[in-house]
Amino acid sequence: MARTVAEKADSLPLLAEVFREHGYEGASLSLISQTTGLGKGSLYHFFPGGKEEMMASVLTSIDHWFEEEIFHPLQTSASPATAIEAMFENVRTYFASGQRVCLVGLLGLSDSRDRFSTAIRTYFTRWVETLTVALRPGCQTNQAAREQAEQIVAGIQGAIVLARALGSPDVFDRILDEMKSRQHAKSREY
Amino acid sequence: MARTVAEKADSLPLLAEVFREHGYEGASLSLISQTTGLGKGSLYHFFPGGKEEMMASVLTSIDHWFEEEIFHPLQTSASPATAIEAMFENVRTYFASGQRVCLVGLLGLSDSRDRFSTAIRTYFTRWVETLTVALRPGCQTNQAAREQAEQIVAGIQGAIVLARALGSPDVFDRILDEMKSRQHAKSREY
DNA sequence: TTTATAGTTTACCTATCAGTACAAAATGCT
DNA sequence: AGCATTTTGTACTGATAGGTAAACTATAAA
Repeated sequence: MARTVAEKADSLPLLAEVFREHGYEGASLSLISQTTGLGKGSLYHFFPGGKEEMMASVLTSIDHWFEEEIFHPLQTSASPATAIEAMFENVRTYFASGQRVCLVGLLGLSDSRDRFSTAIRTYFTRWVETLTVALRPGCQTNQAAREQAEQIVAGIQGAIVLARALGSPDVFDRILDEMKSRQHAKSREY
Repeated sequence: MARTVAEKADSLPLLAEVFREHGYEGASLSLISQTTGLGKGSLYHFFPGGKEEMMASVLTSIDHWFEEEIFHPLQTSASPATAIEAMFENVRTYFASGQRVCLVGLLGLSDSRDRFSTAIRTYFTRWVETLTVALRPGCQTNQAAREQAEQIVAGIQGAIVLARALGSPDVFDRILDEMKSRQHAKSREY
């Protein structure tokens, strides 16, 4: 029983990577099988719900990661400005400077978005919300903080799109640096 | 002969819409056939290269649209600031406040990006380049103008991702307004 | 009115898709 | 050891994928 959970958990990162690289529809079961090293029998043993359950599990694991590494710090840090800087660096590493796609963002653009719409919505809602909390002290109004948060989250997603399209991690890094320094300047007004 | 060209041209917008909504892989031939009203035989008569040629034709037509409506004005306008504002409004309408996906951006994230990599790269390179030209007068250095251009193009793409994920055109409009007003403030420094 | 061409319909091809069934193995427990 | 459960490999299903072939219709110039 313990081994089951362990192997299922082990396969999640690989599963996530396949979905990131090929999308939901593009990730065929044979591709998944070959990437994870698990035969069809095993895959359907661990994920009786098939491909949809695989993706759902991946989304849950992504959610956990962001909750721990990004959202929680943003909400509870004694120094919001530092938490925001940490977020930028965390994100830069996580997305490999735009060489790694944001699976949730991709899913939102794709054909199968309706199937996972709540997970997608939750992910971005939570990101904007927690970032708003962290930005609040440096802003005049709640609304201003919220708009800045939207701007930043969109900036990150756009940086991924642009860097991927141009095949240039440098572009990603420049955009993130720009946003970071703008934030830094803002926090010094206080 | 004239009718052939006409009907092929007529089907391009429909074709583009199918690809936008379902992506390259998700747009099956039966879906394409049903959307355009053209049978498989007709489709392969107009596009002997199959699905790939259909997408290539769509990309070319998108390229033409952007060249005329966005890139050319940015490069030649007597008043760059006005051209930039016009770009924002054109883009807002074109992407229907984020309810319509950017096919090129989506393609860049997707599985089939390698197949159209040059078209994708050209599209974004050209956008950043021409926007840089328009931003140049309001910036200290060429590099600064270029970074601002990257920031804006990424911002637009990210606004699409975010607005789509949240199902909220308002978010798209707010992000565009923010970028527009930031640009406006900058141009008044002169 | 004949004839070449443009366009369309229909049937068919092979490959692959997600998913299922189930027996053969491993594995863990006593 | 023997037994029960978990885990896997294999072979299958029906549906659909992209693409092909050829017979057919419509058009319009010679």
